[in-house]
Amino acid sequence: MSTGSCYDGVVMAHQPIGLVLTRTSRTVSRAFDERLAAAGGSLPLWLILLALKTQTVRSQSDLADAVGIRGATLSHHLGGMEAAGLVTRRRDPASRRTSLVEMTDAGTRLFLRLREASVAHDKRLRAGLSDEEVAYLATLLDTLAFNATNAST
Amino acid sequence: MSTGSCYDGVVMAHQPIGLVLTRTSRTVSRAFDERLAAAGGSLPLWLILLALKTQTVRSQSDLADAVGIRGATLSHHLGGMEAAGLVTRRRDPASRRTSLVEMTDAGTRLFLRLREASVAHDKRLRAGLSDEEVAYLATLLDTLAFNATNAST
DNA sequence: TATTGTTATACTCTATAACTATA
DNA sequence: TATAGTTATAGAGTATAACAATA
Repeated sequence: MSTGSCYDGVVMAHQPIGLVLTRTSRTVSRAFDERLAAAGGSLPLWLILLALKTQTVRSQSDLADAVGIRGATLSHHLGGMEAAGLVTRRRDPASRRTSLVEMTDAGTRLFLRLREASVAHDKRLRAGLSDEEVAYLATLLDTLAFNATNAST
Repeated sequence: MSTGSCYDGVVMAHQPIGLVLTRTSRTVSRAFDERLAAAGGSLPLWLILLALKTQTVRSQSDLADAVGIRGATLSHHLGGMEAAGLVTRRRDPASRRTSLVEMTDAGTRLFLRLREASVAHDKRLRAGLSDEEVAYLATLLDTLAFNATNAST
């Protein structure tokens, strides 16, 4: 499918890169969601557990920032995760306003399953691509993310 | 941020490419959504209007496939679009089961505004990248999309 | 019977606004 | 007053299942 024809007067030899990214991401995310769901999780759960495991998170605000969602949205997810026994929340004795989120054993087990799904997903994605190509792709994507939030126009 | 440390025993020098793609897409999509909303639209609306304008769509099923959503989901959007006067639906005289979706003048005007937003978005995304780099990026993304749905593992 | 599309319903993710508790 | 987090509510997008109309 070519959309070039609709962009009258605009030099657009190929598909707009934003559209390609949107479509790719939609397809890839859907496949990833299915894998995460099969492993008993979801994308927000995976991102939250990953942030808890790999970052030194000082507060829920930090955690929300790390995941890229609002504090209220994080509360929503953490509520479900706490009810499911995946994390515990307790008030920081040093400052009872902030709460300390910790992974339970069950949370760790889910994390490991989701990590496995994530690794498998990634291995699959890399098929036919060299490490150099994947690394280059990552830098190009970083540039897009930067441009989306910082570039002028 | 490096997540390499959490992938014990897995050779993963850099971030998983799936995660990079997820984060990039989230950031870029959010920026695009804002632009489309400012122009009076949304991503599904844009994709539907784009498909109507650039493809020879024979039925709503075709249109849904082109956009990548279910028929019922498309009905949902078309309902709103018809109520907003952006499209009309009439039964195909040749086969009264299928319906013909057509853009109204108002729909065309919205299409043009969204196209403008899309072009601006794309121009912004390309900042600092050569045409060759963008083209290469597109082929890499195509590979990922293919791998997500076809590659074995 | 099979197909095209619609309607009813519900789920997930996200958000804003109002609120509580703490500093 | 300002900050950390929660709760209430809502909205967008998507989906499945049941349905109606047509072939």
